[in-house]
Amino acid sequence: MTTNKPRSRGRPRRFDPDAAVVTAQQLFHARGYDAVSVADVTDALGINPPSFYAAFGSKAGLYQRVLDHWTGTAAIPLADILRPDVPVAKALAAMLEEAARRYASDPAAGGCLVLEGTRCNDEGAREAARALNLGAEAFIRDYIAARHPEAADEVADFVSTTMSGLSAKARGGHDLPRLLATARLAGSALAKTLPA
Amino acid sequence: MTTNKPRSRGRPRRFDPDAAVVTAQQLFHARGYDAVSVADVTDALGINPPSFYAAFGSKAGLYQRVLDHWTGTAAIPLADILRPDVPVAKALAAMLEEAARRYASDPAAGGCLVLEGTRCNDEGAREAARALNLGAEAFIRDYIAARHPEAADEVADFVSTTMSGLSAKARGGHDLPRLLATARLAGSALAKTLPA
DNA sequence: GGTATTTTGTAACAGTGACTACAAATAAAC
DNA sequence: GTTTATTTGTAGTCACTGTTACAAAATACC
Repeated sequence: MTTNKPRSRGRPRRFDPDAAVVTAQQLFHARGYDAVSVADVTDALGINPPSFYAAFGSKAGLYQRVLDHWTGTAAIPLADILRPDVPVAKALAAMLEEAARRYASDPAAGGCLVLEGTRCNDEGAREAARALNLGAEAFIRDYIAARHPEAADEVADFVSTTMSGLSAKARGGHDLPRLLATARLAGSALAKTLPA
Repeated sequence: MTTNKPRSRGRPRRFDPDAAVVTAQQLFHARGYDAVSVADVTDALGINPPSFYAAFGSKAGLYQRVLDHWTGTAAIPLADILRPDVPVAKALAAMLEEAARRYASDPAAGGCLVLEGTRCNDEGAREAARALNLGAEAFIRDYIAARHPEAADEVADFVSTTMSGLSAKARGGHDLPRLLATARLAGSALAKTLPA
């Protein structure tokens, strides 16, 4: 159920902020935080700067809302993939493959929105993306540690590094088959390190 | 032997362009191409914009000279590491470890200058870095193909992806032990795929 | 010394970045 | 219909960005 807006007084706004967040997410994902200007966003939305700032406060504020929306819709469902009833190595391999699929799914927006966001030149936006990423990495590490405590740190780093590499390569033009093959090769390395 | 300058007429320049390239390399490596402004460079060199543009033509021109200098001094010596008398898997593992060491060597400038350059927002600089990177990847692929032609593409992609990930993680704060452990884990995966 | 040549410092240029002051416009509440 | 609250469009602000015009300064050649 979408939260009904507590009908306000005054002039009604001529655009839907939630839809605007979706549009902004596409822009940020396709070009990266730095390369998207506020003017790009307002042009895409057909609004003027004051409307933008009334709704989102700042460019970084919009980015926060994009990250929030992304978390609820486009993030890899780690809790579904990293299941307790599956061998850890197998679950992590499935996660890498899923990452490959998502990073290549939109040819106009390669890579992971969050991982790419951790590399931008605005401190606020960068730290917001980093915080999200650190949370995901901690989740992965904890999942490994539950059954392989001695290898958790190393394996978690390896998996995170591979995902960063996959995102970078997706951005650099690698298509689904290449990303998938790379993810599978990385995944096969886990079977040896983490015996079922 | 350093090429002696054909002593010119006119006012002498008050700075050494070669030394300037080294300074610029540090700046670009530490902050990335986009985040370094021409004003940053001229301030660091203690010169004014006209001197800068007389010597380098443009910001992208300086970056080209930085890349050239880097190729001759700071690039991983692939030809020395990828030797014909060593098992391919072993040589690639050594390359990954060397990458980890270099990416972590300067805490103020994490990651690979070129790999990070391939992600900047200036098309000219980005393509220059990409060209350099593609050359290195081709070298690696050819090295693998000489003895493992059927696995060359996949393994080359895996290795390149891992290096991109290592560079990203170095930039993100991973220190030498973590990068090295990740590189070794990735390297161990190669031994299985590429039997000696 | 005079002239040609090159680099210097000063001071801009045009363009773009994120962001905002302000008054007209539009709606609900009274 | 008047008031009150809110968003709108216009037109800016200010701090940068990469880059350059121009004249003074400093050297080599004659």
